[in-house]
Amino acid sequence: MSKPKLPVPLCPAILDGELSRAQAEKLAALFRALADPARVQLLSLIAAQPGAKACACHFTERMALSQPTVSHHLKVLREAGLLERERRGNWLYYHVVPERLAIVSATIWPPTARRARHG
Amino acid sequence: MSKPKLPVPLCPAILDGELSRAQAEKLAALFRALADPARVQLLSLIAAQPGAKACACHFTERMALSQPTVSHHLKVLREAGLLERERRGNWLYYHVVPERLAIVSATIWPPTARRARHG
DNA sequence: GCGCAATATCGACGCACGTCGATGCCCACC
DNA sequence: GGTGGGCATCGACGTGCGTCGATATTGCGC
Repeated sequence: MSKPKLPVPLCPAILDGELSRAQAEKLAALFRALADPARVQLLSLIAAQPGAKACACHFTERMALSQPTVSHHLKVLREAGLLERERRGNWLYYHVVPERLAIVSATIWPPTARRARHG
Repeated sequence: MSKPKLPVPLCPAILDGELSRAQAEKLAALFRALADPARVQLLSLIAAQPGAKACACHFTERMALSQPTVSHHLKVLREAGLLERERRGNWLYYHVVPERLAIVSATIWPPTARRARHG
């Protein structure tokens, strides 16, 4: 009951009509999670690990950021549904949630968007 | 010479390997342009107009924002390459740049990403 | 249960950004 | 060429957020 990670779109695609204020806020919140270079780099770093998982200790040294700062960014990404973590002993392993990224991608440029071109 | 709007990707996809700091900053800058509800709503509003174009005067009343604020958001979207404008007499008509949105979408979730799934 | 190691949380600081009123610029019209 | 309207720019204010050091929490091993 605590894992609402269904791949259900949060709102219509941007180009598929006028978005309500609430829909725009949901979308913007997701974009805001991606609006920091450190977080984008973290995502790519995690995705590049074998098995697409990585323990948090690995990031601090690679990113030239303090441990609290990395922890903060991981939390933001996790709260946006882009990241999940699991405990393995003392370490926490993070992995990307591809369904979530796919949703964001489709909201920006869905397959149905091509028919909406107006030249 | 002043319109570098070629549909060339700005960096590899997020999940296609470790992004450099510079690549992550380019991407984050693009996401930051989309990280405000007003700007997301503006995009959908412009795209929903007939011909996907609209004069700026139309937005101020619809968005409950002052005219300078709307102008500011339009500038941010334009500098991100997501919007372009053309003058028609006294009015400025804005239109979305679909190629730019397609690039952002593909960077988040490219067609090649599906093969990178690790279960 | 005690110490250690990995990570999260807290409080504070500084900067970036959204917002607005006032003002300037550009174009059409007379 | 003077006037009016549409839009951009400027300056200022308040808030949000990235960053860090210090501290708390959690789990492992002895």
